Amino acid sequence: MERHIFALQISHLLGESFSREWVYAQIEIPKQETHGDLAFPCFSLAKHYRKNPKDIAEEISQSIKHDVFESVSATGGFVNVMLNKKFITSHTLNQLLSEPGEFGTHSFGKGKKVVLDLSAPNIAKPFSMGHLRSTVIGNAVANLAEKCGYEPVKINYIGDYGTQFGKLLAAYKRWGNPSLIKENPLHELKKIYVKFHQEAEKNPDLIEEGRQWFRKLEHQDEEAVELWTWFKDVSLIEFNKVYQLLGVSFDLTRGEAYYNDKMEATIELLKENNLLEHSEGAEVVRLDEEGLPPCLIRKSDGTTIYATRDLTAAIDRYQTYAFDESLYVVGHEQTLHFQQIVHVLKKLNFEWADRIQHISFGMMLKDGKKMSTRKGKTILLEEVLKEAIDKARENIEEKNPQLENKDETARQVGVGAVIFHDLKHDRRNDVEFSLDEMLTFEGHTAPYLQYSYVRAKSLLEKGGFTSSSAAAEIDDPEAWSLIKTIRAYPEKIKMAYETYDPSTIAKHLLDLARSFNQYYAKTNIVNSHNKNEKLTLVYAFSLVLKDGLQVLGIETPEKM
RNA sequence: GUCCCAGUAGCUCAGCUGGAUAGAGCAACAGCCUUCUAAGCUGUGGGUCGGGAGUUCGAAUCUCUCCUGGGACGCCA
Repeated sequence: MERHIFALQISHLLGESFSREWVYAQIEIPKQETHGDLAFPCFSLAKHYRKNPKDIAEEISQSIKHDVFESVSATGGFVNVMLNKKFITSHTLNQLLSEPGEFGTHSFGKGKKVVLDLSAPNIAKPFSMGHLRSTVIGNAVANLAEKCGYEPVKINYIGDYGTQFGKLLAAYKRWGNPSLIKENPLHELKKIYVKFHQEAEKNPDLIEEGRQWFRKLEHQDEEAVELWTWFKDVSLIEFNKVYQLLGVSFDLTRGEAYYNDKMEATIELLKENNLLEHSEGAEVVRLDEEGLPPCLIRKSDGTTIYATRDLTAAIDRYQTYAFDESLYVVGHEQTLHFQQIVHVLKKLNFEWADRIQHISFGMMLKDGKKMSTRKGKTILLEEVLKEAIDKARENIEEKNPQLENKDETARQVGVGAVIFHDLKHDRRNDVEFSLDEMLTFEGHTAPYLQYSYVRAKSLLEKGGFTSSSAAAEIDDPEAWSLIKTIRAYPEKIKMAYETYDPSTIAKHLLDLARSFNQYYAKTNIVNSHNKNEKLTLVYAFSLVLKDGLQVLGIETPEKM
């Protein structure tokens, strides 16, 4: 609001040479708080007016006047504005308290549907740290979509098919031990899968054995299907444990195998459009015009490949949901694959192909290198979560032994720490895996945020605050930074969705909590003369922080 | 070899639609619990923003080039 007013007044002064949009975009928030709350740089105006930027800033600042501005000054070519703290404060708090559920929401997604492809673990492979990224980023993006008015549909597209299962079946036939697998399915299956790849280096025949098993599977061989079903069932049980811990649910969980009998139709469609070509014994769609390598549709042994399945799934998905956006939350190593999928769909004249976006993210690295399941270098998410929860439990015993619900709180804190550690990094960047860092509960962490929330709740309880006693007028210079951070929250939600990057929210919540903790440190709240006003602010803070954590998929204990 | 991404404090990272003195967290050191949960707060030290060139009134931010690391590049997903 204040920014629009500022832009409007400036553009009014400048006349038609500079649009209001341009002025608005120029406005920035000064790094130094002492400079002001908003600033407009006049340097680019200097050439047009053939005047010193300082003089221009001076002139503009003379004419800026509005109730939301406390003072206007010109320093070094900038027009700096201090906001009317009282006005902005009551405006912000009234807005938040009148409809707490609406704060931070937007309506630009109203009536639109966004389908998200997330998590997508491979059965018979353990749920690794890599899948954590897709799961928590996808979940947070879905929450952001909802806050922006969209209807999100979360789809967990389980990797339950492909040559790798041929390998697994071959490995099982050689070294599998049914009773051990029943005891600890993912661990055992991972073991024989890793062993397969180790042995295959010495004995390349194994690879062919794996292919044969996959072919059997594709031809509905009874033994192959039976084993495959078994592996699938035990894997899903394990995955659900992880999802329950993480607090993530899906609107649809579907395996790739679902598309087995639908892929021929896709291949037919490609043929009808004269897109399919034979090449080196395989069938491909050429993408030379797009400057991309060909998209492989059918392998030389006649079996299908993931591109075929993804194309089929995409078509099916549009028919089912008629989505406005279709987001694939998948690691950036698959960038080329999704480019190919989109272009093949375009060649099929599906106008909705452009609504598909690959929301790529960086990999979890170990010592700067990719973690590979095949080499057994994966780190199991379940183990990490367990350690985090144990650590949280230790902290509780040490810091607050009287706490009720210790187990529940430890779970919320431990799991929150792991999720936040992932989400605070820019989506696109690789993340160096560090158990120590994940188990840190100080500084830029979820426990820090949760602790800040708990502190706020404790104040509200001690001060006997109820939402009906809220007072939106507060005159406290120390509170200004906190109020501004609360006020910025809705804009951050919008930005986070537009860039599909939850880290925007993660970082903002850290700012928010820091502002609160600084306020907490230097202000007496419960025993002050204007206790109710201050508690209103504390309450507002707690609402926003909790909302933000919810968006990230992190729970907030009331006490810890 | 080609294409894509990254290189900022000892470590992990923000900042990148160009703007005023480059910021946090961790680690180190020094303080603060007779004010509300110290999982907190305050302060100190720590930087050729990978190197070089260019565009600009102004570059960590844009362009080019080189170096380094990572990823992708048809029968894995």
